[in-house]
Amino acid sequence: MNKYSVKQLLTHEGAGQNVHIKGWIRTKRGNKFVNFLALNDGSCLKSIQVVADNERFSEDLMRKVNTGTAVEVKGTLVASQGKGQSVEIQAQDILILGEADAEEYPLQKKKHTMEFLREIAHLRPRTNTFGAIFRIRHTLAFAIHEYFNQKGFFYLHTPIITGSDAEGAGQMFRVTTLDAKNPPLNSEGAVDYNQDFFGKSTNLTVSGQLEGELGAMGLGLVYTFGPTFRAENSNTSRHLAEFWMIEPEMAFHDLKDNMDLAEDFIKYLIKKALERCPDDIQFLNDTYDNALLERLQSVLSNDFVRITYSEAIDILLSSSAYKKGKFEYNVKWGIDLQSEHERYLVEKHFQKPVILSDYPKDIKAFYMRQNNDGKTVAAMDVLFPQIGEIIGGSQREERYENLATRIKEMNIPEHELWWYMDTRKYGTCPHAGFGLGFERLVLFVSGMGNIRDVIPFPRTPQNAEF
RNA sequence: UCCUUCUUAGCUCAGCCGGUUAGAGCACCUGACUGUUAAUCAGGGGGUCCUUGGUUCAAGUCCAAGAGAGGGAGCCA
Repeated sequence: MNKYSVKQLLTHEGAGQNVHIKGWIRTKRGNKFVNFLALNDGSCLKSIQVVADNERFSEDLMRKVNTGTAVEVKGTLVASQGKGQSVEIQAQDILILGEADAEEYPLQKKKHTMEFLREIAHLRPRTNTFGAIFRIRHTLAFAIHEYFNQKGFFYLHTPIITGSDAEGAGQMFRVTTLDAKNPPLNSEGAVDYNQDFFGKSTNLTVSGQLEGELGAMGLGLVYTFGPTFRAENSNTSRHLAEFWMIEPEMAFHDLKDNMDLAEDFIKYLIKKALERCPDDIQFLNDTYDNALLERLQSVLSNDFVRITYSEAIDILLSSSAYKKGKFEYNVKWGIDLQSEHERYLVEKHFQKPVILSDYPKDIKAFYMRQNNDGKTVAAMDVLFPQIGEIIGGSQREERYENLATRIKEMNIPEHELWWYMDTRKYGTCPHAGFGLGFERLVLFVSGMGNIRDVIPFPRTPQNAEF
Protein backbone atom coordinates (compact mmCIF):
# COMPACT_ATOMS: atom_id res chain seq x y z
CA MET A 1 0.00 0.00 0.00
CA ASN A 2 1.49 3.30 -1.09
CA LYS A 3 1.40 6.59 0.77
CA TYR A 4 0.27 9.55 -1.29
CA SER A 5 -0.57 13.20 -0.92
CA VAL A 6 -3.97 14.51 -1.96
CA LYS A 7 -2.25 16.36 -4.76
CA GLN A 8 -0.82 13.12 -6.15
CA LEU A 9 -4.09 11.22 -5.85
CA LEU A 10 -6.06 13.92 -7.65
CA THR A 11 -3.75 13.60 -10.63
CA HIS A 12 -4.73 9.92 -10.66
CA GLU A 13 -1.45 8.62 -9.36
CA GLY A 14 -2.23 5.23 -7.91
CA ALA A 15 -5.61 4.82 -9.62
CA GLY A 16 -7.17 1.43 -8.97
CA GLN A 17 -4.61 0.72 -6.28
CA ASN A 18 -4.80 0.45 -2.56
CA VAL A 19 -3.74 3.80 -1.22
CA HIS A 20 -2.89 5.22 2.17
CA ILE A 21 -3.36 8.86 3.07
CA LYS A 22 -3.41 11.17 6.08
CA GLY A 23 -5.05 14.54 6.48
CA TRP A 24 -7.72 16.63 8.12
CA ILE A 25 -11.46 16.39 7.57
CA ARG A 26 -12.99 19.51 6.07
CA THR A 27 -16.62 18.40 5.87
CA LYS A 28 -18.71 15.32 6.39
CA ARG A 29 -21.96 14.71 4.52
CA GLY A 30 -24.09 11.65 4.34
CA ASN A 31 -27.02 9.53 5.45
CA LYS A 32 -27.77 6.30 7.25
CA PHE A 33 -25.90 4.25 4.70
CA VAL A 34 -22.90 6.21 3.56
CA ASN A 35 -20.75 9.17 4.61
CA PHE A 36 -18.67 11.41 2.38
CA LEU A 37 -15.58 12.98 3.92
CA ALA A 38 -13.64 15.79 2.30
CA LEU A 39 -10.03 15.16 3.29
CA ASN A 40 -7.35 17.80 2.88
CA ASP A 41 -3.66 17.51 3.69
CA GLY A 42 -2.44 20.95 2.64
CA SER A 43 -0.60 19.65 -0.43
CA CYS A 44 -3.02 21.53 -2.63
CA LEU A 45 -6.21 23.55 -2.48
CA LYS A 46 -8.51 20.66 -3.29
CA SER A 47 -9.67 17.95 -0.97
CA ILE A 48 -10.19 14.34 -1.89
CA GLN A 49 -13.52 12.64 -1.23
CA VAL A 50 -13.39 9.62 1.05
CA VAL A 51 -16.43 7.34 0.80
CA ALA A 52 -17.24 5.50 4.03
CA ASP A 53 -19.97 2.83 3.88
CA ASN A 54 -21.63 2.78 7.25
CA GLU A 55 -21.87 -1.02 7.40
CA ARG A 56 -18.07 -1.07 7.54
CA PHE A 57 -17.58 1.63 10.20
CA SER A 58 -19.03 1.98 13.68
CA GLU A 59 -21.45 4.77 14.52
CA ASP A 60 -19.08 5.86 17.27
CA LEU A 61 -16.19 6.27 14.85
CA MET A 62 -18.25 8.21 12.31
CA ARG A 63 -19.52 10.52 15.04
CA LYS A 64 -15.95 11.47 15.90
CA VAL A 65 -14.97 12.11 12.30
CA ASN A 66 -15.82 15.81 12.24
CA THR A 67 -14.57 18.96 10.62
CA GLY A 68 -11.00 19.39 11.87
CA THR A 69 -10.32 15.76 12.81
CA ALA A 70 -6.97 14.30 11.76
CA VAL A 71 -7.37 10.88 10.20
CA GLU A 72 -5.47 8.13 8.46
CA VAL A 73 -7.35 6.44 5.64
CA LYS A 74 -6.59 3.22 3.80
CA GLY A 75 -8.66 2.33 0.79
CA THR A 76 -8.89 2.03 -2.94
CA LEU A 77 -8.60 4.93 -5.35
CA VAL A 78 -11.55 4.60 -7.73
CA ALA A 79 -13.39 6.65 -10.32
CA SER A 80 -16.11 8.64 -8.57
CA GLN A 81 -19.75 7.67 -8.97
CA GLY A 82 -20.82 11.18 -8.09
CA LYS A 83 -20.39 14.49 -9.82
CA GLY A 84 -17.86 17.07 -8.73
CA GLN A 85 -14.73 14.95 -8.61
CA SER A 86 -13.15 12.44 -10.94
CA VAL A 87 -11.64 10.15 -8.33
CA GLU A 88 -12.38 9.25 -4.73
CA ILE A 89 -11.20 6.83 -2.08
CA GLN A 90 -13.41 3.90 -1.16
CA ALA A 91 -12.35 3.52 2.46
CA GLN A 92 -11.41 0.19 4.04
CA ASP A 93 -9.86 1.55 7.23
CA ILE A 94 -10.26 4.88 8.96
CA LEU A 95 -8.12 5.63 11.99
CA ILE A 96 -8.59 8.77 14.02
CA LEU A 97 -5.24 10.39 14.78
CA GLY A 98 -6.57 13.48 16.53
CA GLU A 99 -10.13 14.38 17.43
CA ALA A 100 -11.60 17.86 17.08
CA ASP A 101 -14.62 18.41 19.32
CA ALA A 102 -17.28 19.66 16.95
CA GLU A 103 -18.80 21.92 19.56
CA GLU A 104 -15.55 23.68 20.36
CA TYR A 105 -13.57 23.68 17.14
CA PRO A 106 -13.67 27.29 15.91
CA LEU A 107 -13.40 26.62 12.19
CA GLN A 108 -16.68 25.79 10.57
CA LYS A 109 -17.54 24.68 7.11
CA LYS A 110 -18.62 28.18 6.22
CA LYS A 111 -16.99 31.45 5.38
CA HIS A 112 -15.29 33.30 8.18
CA THR A 113 -14.22 36.91 8.19
CA MET A 114 -10.53 37.74 7.90
CA GLU A 115 -10.77 39.54 11.23
CA PHE A 116 -12.02 36.45 13.03
CA LEU A 117 -9.37 34.24 11.41
CA ARG A 118 -6.67 36.70 12.50
CA GLU A 119 -7.76 36.05 16.10
CA ILE A 120 -7.22 32.33 15.55
CA ALA A 121 -4.07 32.60 13.47
CA HIS A 122 -2.84 29.32 14.96
CA LEU A 123 -5.65 27.49 13.16
CA ARG A 124 -6.03 29.50 9.99
CA PRO A 125 -3.47 27.48 7.95
CA ARG A 126 -6.24 24.85 7.88
CA THR A 127 -8.54 27.00 5.78
CA ASN A 128 -8.74 27.06 2.00
CA THR A 129 -7.83 30.73 1.92
CA PHE A 130 -4.73 30.58 4.08
CA GLY A 131 -3.61 27.32 2.54
CA ALA A 132 -3.69 29.10 -0.82
CA ILE A 133 -1.92 32.21 0.50
CA PHE A 134 0.88 30.29 2.19
CA ARG A 135 1.45 28.05 -0.82
CA ILE A 136 1.70 31.19 -2.96
CA ARG A 137 4.02 32.75 -0.38
CA HIS A 138 6.29 29.73 -0.53
CA THR A 139 6.24 29.68 -4.31
CA LEU A 140 7.27 33.33 -4.46
CA ALA A 141 10.05 32.87 -1.88
CA PHE A 142 11.40 29.88 -3.78
CA ALA A 143 11.21 31.74 -7.10
CA ILE A 144 13.19 34.64 -5.63
CA HIS A 145 16.15 32.41 -4.88
CA GLU A 146 15.73 30.69 -8.21
CA TYR A 147 15.73 33.99 -10.12
CA PHE A 148 18.82 35.41 -8.47
CA ASN A 149 20.69 32.14 -8.69
CA GLN A 150 20.02 31.98 -12.43
CA LYS A 151 21.24 35.56 -12.82
CA GLY A 152 24.50 34.94 -10.98
CA PHE A 153 23.61 36.66 -7.73
CA PHE A 154 24.90 35.32 -4.42
CA TYR A 155 22.64 35.04 -1.37
CA LEU A 156 24.32 37.10 1.34
CA HIS A 157 23.27 36.77 4.98
CA THR A 158 23.47 40.21 6.52
CA PRO A 159 23.14 40.58 10.29
CA ILE A 160 19.83 40.67 12.11
CA ILE A 161 21.40 42.43 15.09
CA THR A 162 23.08 45.66 14.15
CA GLY A 163 25.33 48.01 16.07
CA SER A 164 24.73 50.77 13.60
CA ASP A 165 22.27 53.48 14.39
CA ALA A 166 22.63 54.95 10.93
CA GLU A 167 20.64 52.68 8.67
CA GLY A 168 18.26 55.55 8.44
CA ALA A 169 15.15 53.60 7.58
CA GLY A 170 13.10 54.05 10.69
CA GLN A 171 12.61 53.45 14.41
CA MET A 172 14.49 50.43 15.75
CA PHE A 173 13.89 47.74 18.36
CA ARG A 174 16.61 47.68 20.97
CA VAL A 175 18.39 44.40 21.66
CA THR A 176 19.75 44.16 25.18
CA THR A 177 20.45 41.77 28.03
CA LEU A 178 20.61 44.54 30.60
CA ASP A 179 18.17 44.48 33.50
CA ALA A 180 15.28 46.71 32.43
CA LYS A 181 14.44 47.56 36.03
CA ASN A 182 17.94 48.40 37.15
CA PRO A 183 20.30 49.07 34.23
CA PRO A 184 23.91 50.12 34.88
CA LEU A 185 24.43 53.85 34.48
CA ASN A 186 27.46 55.75 33.27
CA SER A 187 28.94 58.87 34.81
CA GLU A 188 26.40 61.01 32.97
CA GLY A 189 23.50 59.08 34.43
CA ALA A 190 22.54 57.45 31.11
CA VAL A 191 22.27 53.70 30.57
CA ASP A 192 25.79 52.33 30.15
CA TYR A 193 25.64 50.14 27.07
CA ASN A 194 29.36 49.43 27.39
CA GLN A 195 28.23 46.86 29.94
CA ASP A 196 25.64 45.35 27.60
CA PHE A 197 26.11 42.00 25.85
CA PHE A 198 27.87 43.42 22.80
CA GLY A 199 29.64 46.20 24.67
CA LYS A 200 27.60 48.75 22.79
CA SER A 201 24.05 49.71 21.99
CA THR A 202 22.47 47.29 19.52
CA ASN A 203 19.20 47.02 17.62
CA LEU A 204 17.33 44.74 15.26
CA THR A 205 18.07 45.56 11.64
CA VAL A 206 15.83 47.85 9.62
CA SER A 207 17.66 47.06 6.39
CA GLY A 208 20.45 44.84 5.14
CA GLN A 209 21.41 47.30 2.47
CA LEU A 210 24.57 48.82 3.90
CA GLU A 211 26.08 45.40 4.57
CA GLY A 212 24.71 44.23 1.22
CA GLU A 213 26.78 46.94 -0.45
CA LEU A 214 29.89 45.63 1.30
CA GLY A 215 29.21 42.18 -0.16
CA ALA A 216 28.54 43.54 -3.63
CA MET A 217 31.88 45.34 -3.60
CA GLY A 218 33.61 41.95 -3.70
CA LEU A 219 31.11 39.42 -4.95
CA GLY A 220 29.67 41.69 -7.62
CA LEU A 221 26.04 40.64 -7.48
CA VAL A 222 24.42 39.81 -4.17
CA TYR A 223 20.99 39.78 -2.61
CA THR A 224 19.63 39.49 0.89
CA PHE A 225 16.30 37.96 1.86
CA GLY A 226 15.58 38.10 5.53
CA PRO A 227 13.45 39.50 8.31
CA THR A 228 13.40 43.23 8.93
CA PHE A 229 12.13 45.07 11.99
CA ARG A 230 10.64 48.52 12.27
CA ALA A 231 9.40 49.91 15.57
CA GLU A 232 7.17 52.46 13.92
CA ASN A 233 3.68 52.95 15.29
CA SER A 234 2.12 52.20 11.92
CA ASN A 235 -1.44 50.96 11.95
CA THR A 236 -2.29 50.30 8.34
CA SER A 237 -3.12 47.40 6.07
CA ARG A 238 0.32 47.75 4.43
CA HIS A 239 2.72 47.79 7.43
CA LEU A 240 4.17 45.18 9.74
CA ALA A 241 6.67 45.58 12.59
CA GLU A 242 8.37 42.37 11.41
CA PHE A 243 8.46 41.72 7.70
CA TRP A 244 10.67 40.13 5.07
CA MET A 245 12.63 42.10 2.57
CA ILE A 246 14.64 41.28 -0.54
CA GLU A 247 17.56 43.57 -1.27
CA PRO A 248 19.71 42.98 -4.36
CA GLU A 249 22.88 45.03 -4.72
CA MET A 250 24.91 45.19 -7.94
CA ALA A 251 28.44 46.47 -8.44
CA PHE A 252 29.12 48.18 -11.79
CA HIS A 253 25.42 48.82 -12.40
CA ASP A 254 23.59 52.12 -12.62
CA LEU A 255 20.06 53.37 -12.03
CA LYS A 256 18.75 52.16 -15.39
CA ASP A 257 20.16 48.67 -14.76
CA ASN A 258 18.42 48.83 -11.39
CA MET A 259 15.06 49.59 -12.99
CA ASP A 260 15.55 46.87 -15.57
CA LEU A 261 16.26 44.36 -12.83
CA ALA A 262 13.28 45.45 -10.72
CA GLU A 263 10.85 45.11 -13.60
CA ASP A 264 12.21 41.80 -14.87
CA PHE A 265 12.35 40.41 -11.33
CA ILE A 266 8.75 41.23 -10.40
CA LYS A 267 7.43 39.93 -13.69
CA TYR A 268 9.35 36.67 -13.25
CA LEU A 269 7.88 36.19 -9.79
CA ILE A 270 4.31 36.85 -10.87
CA LYS A 271 4.73 34.55 -13.85
CA LYS A 272 6.01 31.71 -11.66
CA ALA A 273 3.16 32.18 -9.18
CA LEU A 274 0.63 31.94 -12.03
CA GLU A 275 2.35 28.86 -13.46
CA ARG A 276 2.80 27.01 -10.19
CA CYS A 277 -0.26 28.03 -8.14
CA PRO A 278 -3.05 28.25 -10.73
CA ASP A 279 -5.70 26.67 -8.48
CA ASP A 280 -4.81 28.80 -5.49
CA ILE A 281 -4.85 32.06 -7.44
CA GLN A 282 -8.06 31.09 -9.21
CA PHE A 283 -9.65 30.37 -5.83
CA LEU A 284 -8.62 33.77 -4.43
CA ASN A 285 -9.80 35.42 -7.63
CA ASP A 286 -13.21 33.75 -7.43
CA THR A 287 -13.65 34.17 -3.68
CA TYR A 288 -12.31 37.63 -2.89
CA ASP A 289 -11.28 39.69 -5.87
CA ASN A 290 -12.48 38.80 -9.32
CA ALA A 291 -10.13 41.32 -10.95
CA LEU A 292 -7.04 39.58 -9.52
CA LEU A 293 -6.10 37.40 -12.48
CA GLU A 294 -6.70 40.24 -14.88
CA ARG A 295 -4.49 42.54 -12.82
CA LEU A 296 -1.65 40.01 -12.66
CA GLN A 297 -1.83 39.39 -16.40
CA SER A 298 -1.85 43.09 -17.08
CA VAL A 299 1.38 43.58 -15.12
CA LEU A 300 3.00 40.84 -17.17
CA SER A 301 1.89 42.19 -20.52
CA ASN A 302 2.72 45.88 -20.00
CA ASP A 303 6.01 47.71 -19.75
CA PHE A 304 6.29 49.66 -16.52
CA VAL A 305 6.03 53.39 -17.11
CA ARG A 306 9.30 55.16 -16.31
CA ILE A 307 9.18 58.86 -15.54
CA THR A 308 11.10 61.21 -13.32
CA TYR A 309 9.78 62.76 -10.17
CA SER A 310 9.74 66.15 -11.91
CA GLU A 311 7.63 64.76 -14.76
CA ALA A 312 5.27 63.21 -12.22
CA ILE A 313 4.84 66.57 -10.51
CA ASP A 314 3.99 68.14 -13.89
CA ILE A 315 1.41 65.45 -14.58
CA LEU A 316 -0.18 65.98 -11.16
CA LEU A 317 -0.20 69.76 -11.55
CA SER A 318 -1.96 69.57 -14.91
CA SER A 319 -4.44 66.89 -13.78
CA SER A 320 -8.11 67.71 -13.47
CA ALA A 321 -8.03 66.21 -9.97
CA TYR A 322 -5.53 68.88 -8.96
CA LYS A 323 -7.39 71.68 -10.70
CA LYS A 324 -10.63 70.68 -9.01
CA GLY A 325 -8.88 70.64 -5.65
CA LYS A 326 -9.44 66.93 -5.12
CA PHE A 327 -6.07 66.29 -3.52
CA GLU A 328 -5.96 66.70 0.22
CA TYR A 329 -2.25 67.51 0.12
CA ASN A 330 -0.81 70.24 -2.04
CA VAL A 331 1.42 69.43 -5.01
CA LYS A 332 4.62 71.28 -5.76
CA TRP A 333 8.16 70.36 -6.67
CA GLY A 334 10.03 69.28 -3.56
CA ILE A 335 7.20 67.58 -1.66
CA ASP A 336 7.23 63.93 -0.78
CA LEU A 337 4.45 62.38 -2.87
CA GLN A 338 1.45 61.32 -0.80
CA SER A 339 -0.51 58.09 -1.24
CA GLU A 340 -3.25 59.95 -3.08
CA HIS A 341 -0.71 61.28 -5.59
CA GLU A 342 0.87 57.90 -6.19
CA ARG A 343 -2.51 56.29 -6.58
CA TYR A 344 -3.57 58.92 -9.07
CA LEU A 345 -0.51 58.27 -11.23
CA VAL A 346 -0.75 54.48 -11.08
CA GLU A 347 -4.48 53.83 -10.98
CA LYS A 348 -5.92 56.76 -12.90
CA HIS A 349 -3.36 58.32 -15.18
CA PHE A 350 -1.25 55.38 -16.41
CA GLN A 351 -3.23 52.36 -15.15
CA LYS A 352 -0.10 50.27 -14.93
CA PRO A 353 2.97 50.03 -12.67
CA VAL A 354 5.09 53.17 -12.62
CA ILE A 355 8.77 53.64 -11.81
CA LEU A 356 9.48 57.13 -10.53
CA SER A 357 13.09 58.27 -10.49
CA ASP A 358 15.33 61.20 -9.67
CA TYR A 359 13.68 62.52 -6.53
CA PRO A 360 14.67 65.74 -4.73
CA LYS A 361 17.69 64.96 -2.58
CA ASP A 362 16.13 66.48 0.52
CA ILE A 363 13.43 63.83 0.80
CA LYS A 364 15.73 60.85 0.22
CA ALA A 365 18.43 58.96 2.12
CA PHE A 366 22.07 60.06 2.45
CA TYR A 367 23.51 57.19 0.42
CA MET A 368 21.70 57.95 -2.85
CA ARG A 369 23.84 59.17 -5.73
CA GLN A 370 23.70 62.92 -6.32
CA ASN A 371 22.73 63.97 -9.82
CA ASN A 372 24.54 66.68 -11.76
CA ASP A 373 21.69 69.15 -11.33
CA GLY A 374 22.60 69.49 -7.66
CA LYS A 375 18.94 69.09 -6.72
CA THR A 376 18.04 65.46 -7.26
CA VAL A 377 19.37 61.99 -6.51
CA ALA A 378 19.35 58.76 -8.53
CA ALA A 379 16.48 57.22 -6.58
CA MET A 380 13.68 55.04 -7.88
CA ASP A 381 10.38 53.84 -6.44
CA VAL A 382 8.25 51.21 -8.10
CA LEU A 383 4.57 51.99 -7.56
CA PHE A 384 1.90 49.32 -7.93
CA PRO A 385 -1.86 49.56 -8.17
CA GLN A 386 -3.68 48.91 -4.87
CA ILE A 387 -0.57 48.69 -2.69
CA GLY A 388 1.52 51.71 -3.63
CA GLU A 389 5.26 51.53 -3.13
CA ILE A 390 6.46 47.97 -3.54
CA ILE A 391 10.13 48.74 -4.24
CA GLY A 392 12.40 51.56 -3.20
CA GLY A 393 15.95 51.77 -4.47
CA SER A 394 18.73 53.87 -5.90
CA GLN A 395 22.11 54.10 -7.46
CA ARG A 396 24.45 54.57 -4.51
CA GLU A 397 26.77 57.52 -4.02
CA GLU A 398 30.16 56.00 -4.74
CA ARG A 399 32.21 59.25 -4.60
CA TYR A 400 33.86 59.62 -1.21
CA GLU A 401 33.74 63.40 -1.00
CA ASN A 402 30.11 63.67 -2.12
CA LEU A 403 29.06 61.04 0.41
CA ALA A 404 31.05 62.56 3.26
CA THR A 405 29.53 65.98 2.58
CA ARG A 406 26.02 64.60 2.50
CA ILE A 407 26.52 62.70 5.75
CA LYS A 408 27.62 65.92 7.45
CA GLU A 409 24.71 67.89 6.00
CA MET A 410 22.23 65.35 7.31
CA ASN A 411 23.84 65.05 10.75
CA ILE A 412 24.43 61.33 10.47
CA PRO A 413 26.89 59.89 13.03
CA GLU A 414 29.82 59.51 10.65
CA HIS A 415 32.06 57.60 13.04
CA GLU A 416 29.59 54.69 13.01
CA LEU A 417 29.92 54.35 9.26
CA TRP A 418 33.72 54.14 8.93
CA TRP A 419 33.41 50.70 7.34
CA TYR A 420 30.86 51.95 4.84
CA MET A 421 33.10 54.88 3.93
CA ASP A 422 36.04 52.52 3.47
CA THR A 423 34.32 50.99 0.44
CA ARG A 424 34.37 54.45 -1.16
CA LYS A 425 38.00 54.91 -0.19
CA TYR A 426 39.27 51.63 -1.61
CA GLY A 427 38.28 50.55 -5.09
CA THR A 428 34.98 52.37 -5.16
CA CYS A 429 32.72 51.85 -8.19
CA PRO A 430 29.22 52.69 -9.40
CA HIS A 431 26.65 50.38 -7.88
CA ALA A 432 22.93 50.18 -7.32
CA GLY A 433 20.26 48.19 -5.56
CA PHE A 434 16.74 48.17 -4.17
CA GLY A 435 14.50 46.78 -1.46
CA LEU A 436 11.35 44.81 -2.21
CA GLY A 437 8.83 44.31 0.58
CA PHE A 438 8.06 40.60 0.40
CA GLU A 439 4.65 40.81 2.07
CA ARG A 440 3.62 43.61 -0.27
CA LEU A 441 4.46 41.35 -3.17
CA VAL A 442 2.43 38.51 -1.64
CA LEU A 443 -0.37 41.00 -1.04
CA PHE A 444 -0.39 41.93 -4.70
CA VAL A 445 -0.18 38.38 -6.00
CA SER A 446 -2.83 37.02 -3.61
CA GLY A 447 -5.20 39.96 -3.98
CA MET A 448 -5.67 40.16 -0.22
CA GLY A 449 -6.55 43.52 1.28
CA ASN A 450 -4.55 43.43 4.51
CA ILE A 451 -0.85 42.62 4.94
CA ARG A 452 -1.65 40.81 8.21
CA ASP A 453 -3.25 38.09 6.13
CA VAL A 454 -0.22 37.20 4.02
CA ILE A 455 2.22 36.40 6.85
CA PRO A 456 1.55 33.46 9.17
CA PHE A 457 1.84 35.37 12.45
CA PRO A 458 1.74 39.13 11.97
CA ARG A 459 3.55 41.47 14.36
CA THR A 460 1.98 44.91 14.61
CA PRO A 461 1.77 47.56 17.34
CA GLN A 462 0.07 46.03 20.40
CA ASN A 463 0.07 42.56 18.87
CA ALA A 464 2.65 39.77 19.12
CA GLU A 465 0.29 36.86 19.80
CA PHE A 466 1.28 33.33 18.80
C1' U B 1 -0.05 59.02 16.33
C1' C B 2 -4.55 61.49 13.90
C1' C B 3 -9.62 61.03 11.60
C1' U B 4 -13.71 57.72 11.25
C1' U B 5 -16.86 53.37 11.90
C1' C B 6 -17.94 49.19 14.66
C1' U B 7 -18.45 45.70 19.28
C1' U B 8 -25.69 41.65 20.45
C1' A B 9 -25.53 33.30 20.55
C1' G B 10 -19.57 29.41 18.55
C1' C B 11 -19.64 32.46 13.47
C1' U B 12 -22.18 36.30 10.33
C1' C B 13 -25.71 39.77 11.45
C1' A B 14 -31.01 42.11 12.51
C1' G B 15 -33.08 44.61 16.68
C1' C B 16 -37.51 50.99 14.39
C1' C B 17 -38.88 57.07 18.17
C1' G B 18 -35.79 54.13 24.96
C1' G B 19 -41.07 50.09 26.63
C1' U B 20 -42.75 44.26 29.06
C1' U B 21 -40.10 37.10 27.71
C1' A B 22 -33.58 39.95 22.72
C1' G B 23 -34.33 37.43 17.08
C1' A B 24 -32.57 35.15 12.15
C1' G B 25 -29.15 32.29 9.04
C1' C B 26 -25.09 29.11 9.57
C1' A B 27 -22.65 25.89 13.25
C1' C B 28 -23.82 22.22 17.29
C1' C B 29 -27.28 18.12 19.29
C1' U B 30 -31.59 14.66 18.09
C1' G B 31 -34.46 12.45 14.23
C1' A B 32 -35.60 11.48 8.77
C1' C B 33 -33.39 10.25 4.00
C1' U B 34 -29.41 4.66 -0.56
C1' G B 35 -24.19 8.85 -3.78
C1' U B 36 -23.67 13.68 -1.02
C1' U B 37 -20.95 18.48 -3.06
C1' A B 38 -21.02 24.65 2.20
C1' A B 39 -26.14 17.98 1.11
C1' U B 40 -31.41 18.52 2.23
C1' C B 41 -35.85 18.37 5.59
C1' A B 42 -38.06 18.51 10.83
C1' G B 43 -37.22 19.53 15.96
C1' G B 44 -33.99 21.12 20.19
C1' G B 45 -30.27 23.46 23.29
C1' G B 46 -27.46 27.92 23.29
C1' G B 47 -26.97 35.30 25.53
C1' U B 48 -21.85 39.09 30.97
C1' C B 49 -26.17 42.77 24.36
C1' C B 50 -17.40 44.71 25.12
C1' U B 51 -16.33 47.08 30.35
C1' U B 52 -17.32 50.86 33.97
C1' G B 53 -20.08 54.95 35.34
C1' G B 54 -24.28 58.22 34.31
C1' U B 55 -29.40 60.04 32.52
C1' U B 56 -34.43 57.87 33.01
C1' C B 57 -40.33 55.18 35.92
C1' A B 58 -37.70 52.08 32.24
C1' A B 59 -31.25 51.32 28.60
C1' G B 60 -29.10 46.28 23.77
C1' U B 61 -30.99 51.30 22.30
C1' C B 62 -29.25 57.85 24.99
C1' C B 63 -24.52 60.30 27.34
C1' A B 64 -19.22 59.92 29.19
C1' A B 65 -14.70 57.35 29.90
C1' G B 66 -11.97 52.97 28.88
C1' A B 67 -10.74 48.36 26.06
C1' G B 68 -10.62 45.75 21.42
C1' A B 69 -11.31 45.57 16.11
C1' G B 70 -12.04 47.57 10.95
C1' G B 71 -11.27 51.46 7.20
C1' G B 72 -8.56 55.95 5.84
C1' A B 73 -4.10 59.17 6.74
C1' G B 74 1.00 59.88 8.31
C1' C B 75 5.81 57.07 8.50
C1' C B 76 7.66 53.33 4.95
C1' A B 77 8.84 48.23 2.15
